[in-house]
Amino acid sequence: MKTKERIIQASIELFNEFGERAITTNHIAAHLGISPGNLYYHFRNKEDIIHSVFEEYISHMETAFKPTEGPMTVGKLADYCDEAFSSIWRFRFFYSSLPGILLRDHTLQQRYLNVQEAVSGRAGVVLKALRDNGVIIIDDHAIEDLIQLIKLVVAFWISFQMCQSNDVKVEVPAVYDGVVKLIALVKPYASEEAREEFERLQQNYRARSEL
Amino acid sequence: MKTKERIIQASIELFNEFGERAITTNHIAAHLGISPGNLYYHFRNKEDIIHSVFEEYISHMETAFKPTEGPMTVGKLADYCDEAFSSIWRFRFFYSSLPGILLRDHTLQQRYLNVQEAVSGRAGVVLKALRDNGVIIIDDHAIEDLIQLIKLVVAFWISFQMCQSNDVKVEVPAVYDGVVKLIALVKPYASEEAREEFERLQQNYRARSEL
Amino acid sequence: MKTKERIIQASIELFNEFGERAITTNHIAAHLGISPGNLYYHFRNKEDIIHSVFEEYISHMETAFKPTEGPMTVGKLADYCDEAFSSIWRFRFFYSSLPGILLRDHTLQQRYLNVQEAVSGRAGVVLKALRDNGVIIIDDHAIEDLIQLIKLVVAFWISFQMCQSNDVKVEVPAVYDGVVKLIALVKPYASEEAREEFERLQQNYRARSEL
Amino acid sequence: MKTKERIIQASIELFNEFGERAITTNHIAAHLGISPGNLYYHFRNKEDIIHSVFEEYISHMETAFKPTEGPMTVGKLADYCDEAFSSIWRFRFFYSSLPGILLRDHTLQQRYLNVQEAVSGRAGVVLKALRDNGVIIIDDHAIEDLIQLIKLVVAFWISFQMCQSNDVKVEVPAVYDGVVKLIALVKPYASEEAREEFERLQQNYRARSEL
DNA sequence: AATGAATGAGATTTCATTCAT
DNA sequence: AATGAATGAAATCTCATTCAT
Repeated sequence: MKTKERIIQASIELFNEFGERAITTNHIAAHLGISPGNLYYHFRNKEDIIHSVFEEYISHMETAFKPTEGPMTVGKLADYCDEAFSSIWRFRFFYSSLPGILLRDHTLQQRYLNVQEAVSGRAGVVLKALRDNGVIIIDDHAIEDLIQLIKLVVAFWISFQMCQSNDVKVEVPAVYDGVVKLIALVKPYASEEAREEFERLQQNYRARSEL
Repeated sequence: MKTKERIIQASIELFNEFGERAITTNHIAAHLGISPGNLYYHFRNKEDIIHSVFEEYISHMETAFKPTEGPMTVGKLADYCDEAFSSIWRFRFFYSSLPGILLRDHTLQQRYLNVQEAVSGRAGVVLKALRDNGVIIIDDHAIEDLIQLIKLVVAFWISFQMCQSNDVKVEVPAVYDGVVKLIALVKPYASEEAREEFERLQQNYRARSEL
Repeated sequence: MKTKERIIQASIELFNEFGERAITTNHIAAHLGISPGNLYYHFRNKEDIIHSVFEEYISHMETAFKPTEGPMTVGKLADYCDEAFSSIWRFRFFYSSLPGILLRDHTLQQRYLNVQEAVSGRAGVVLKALRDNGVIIIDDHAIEDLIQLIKLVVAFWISFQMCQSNDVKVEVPAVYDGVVKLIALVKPYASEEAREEFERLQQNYRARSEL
Repeated sequence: MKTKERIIQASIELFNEFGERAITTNHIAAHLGISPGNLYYHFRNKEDIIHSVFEEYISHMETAFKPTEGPMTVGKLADYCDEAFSSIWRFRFFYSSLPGILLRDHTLQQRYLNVQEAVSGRAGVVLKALRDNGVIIIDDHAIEDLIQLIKLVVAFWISFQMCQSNDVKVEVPAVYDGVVKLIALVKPYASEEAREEFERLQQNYRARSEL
């Protein structure tokens, strides 16, 4: 792997473990066993590194959430959840530092807003498809609230976990617990016929979260 | 007001407006027109200030969420929401800095966990009382998930707002929108008879959030 | 002397001896036996120090070149020269770094232009008074060129000296030689009656410059 | 053109535009589209580049100021001025960085002194020839002062211009204005018969300086 | 000749904290 | 209680220079 790429990956790791603010450019360089000067040969400054990390986040999001063909089912919803959480897991530092990062970088703020817009749109499409297929029963107003709640849970579940446990490190099972909560958000709107399936799906993730 | 108290209040204000990491002890002293030396006469260090702020947060929580007498109604639930959001509003910096702060201060981490435990307990009591009074229909499993979701929304609504808008400052109406989402979380569990009332309550907050 | 003032004076000394670009904030602090942090307690940054030095230069100029009463004579011209050169001597670093400093600091550039404007104005007044008193014979066009030449000699005499000698340090006598050259600029315009006096004045400075 | 030569030419251009201190070896390499390593293949270090630039300056001076045949006239003086200013224009960065460069490089300092010596000698020859031809009337003492003044104006006119205007870039007309001032230095010594010619010459350059 | 990644010293600046008064 | 000058560690960043290829 090229040094530039190694810097990005190391940054993600370190940011995830210690938080973005706590990690200095010197930390990153030392972690990789390279000189600070070399780091600045590849990136203009720390912001520049964060931007690159953000680019990677964007691609992740875009590949993860491309619309799929065929009828919308509870199973597909689960796939979406899976994707969402793998993104979050990989960039969990990002979510727990979001306000700080976006506050001081307006370029990122704007790009993030655009991504969020897209995500909201797709979530709306998915939920309406579920409704049209009789999987959930829900009015338009409630859909809007639900979209927002889903986004909030996705964005801050990890932060929430970090605050709830005395383990500094959040582990993968905690992420599955997030999926359980996501399903819990939608389940009350399940139609008679679909309820069973929601239940099964949730049990599935709950089991994985308790390993 | 004593200097010590003034330092705490000024810190809360400044942390709320600019974020905890961005505010130095010198900023706080300058804001109050006192010397940095004097600040360190009253507090051992910056962490010590944050601890005091945290104490205040704890008392807020404790007075806000003490159990009330009489039967549990939707109206009382609304009161709880009101209290929750006034807490959040007053200490909003805290919520958007929670992971960072708790990560580097294990004493606070522990105290926060205790508070959360208590909050979860009370929320459980409230929800079960609502169920016993026939206001909501919900099984025990779902209650547990719901409690977690409520806590997550309460803790990170402000952060979520900060990330969603390009306004740096989050204003009071945005907080009311959070109450709307909180009610949206519980509403799907409403009994036939209570649904109307949930609707009215939500409309009420929605109106206030759109000012 | 207060630390702030000591920093300014030390900066002038060091800048004069080694050039402004070669002197770092660490050098200044080390020279004074204070910590770099302390230096930054008194000044926001290096630019800020240079600004303060510039302020001192401005006051020097203003007190040195205030118009005097009574008829204009060759003797008074000599006084003016004296003043000019004491300014230059004290801030000689400044003159030999002028293009560099003004290039990167537009505030200083503007202030410098204003001072130069004032200096040109006064020089014009003095030269015209000398003409009115029959000391020199010169037309208006030539006066304008002469003013520019005088300013150039004043501003760059030290730089010129630094380039002409293999001594790194320019000493006081070299400055007197500058006065000799200044007088040489005006002397060819001397009237029959005044010539003698110019000659005497120049001899006077030439003697001092050869010590 | 060979790479080595291209480096020298690019350095002169960049130094002229941004000042020697502001231009790093990386800037030069990037400007030429070559690697920093390649630059260091051709030159031991930055100083080495400056030395080469200096060599070029020396040759310029030597070809420009070689003594000409035939009687010395005001026209020839003008030619000399022309040459002087084309040198200055081409190496203008050099003049405005002279004190800094010579201060830290004693080899250059010495070579510069030798060149100056030669220039002074030739200027003396020219002025004396002008005197012998009855173009100017001037005593030996005044000639020495005049030589120094001419050298000062030549060396620092560009720097002076850079300090006098808020334009960062000095343009060619400003250089012509320098020739006007050079002539103004000699004109007062003009003989009755030559005065007219000086006047014409100066007008000529003044016109060009005002374009 | 040339590349370009890498180095390392050092410059500027920040900030929590101390300490004499 | 309070002042405010002072400290020192560390963070960000720059740049001349080297070196393996």
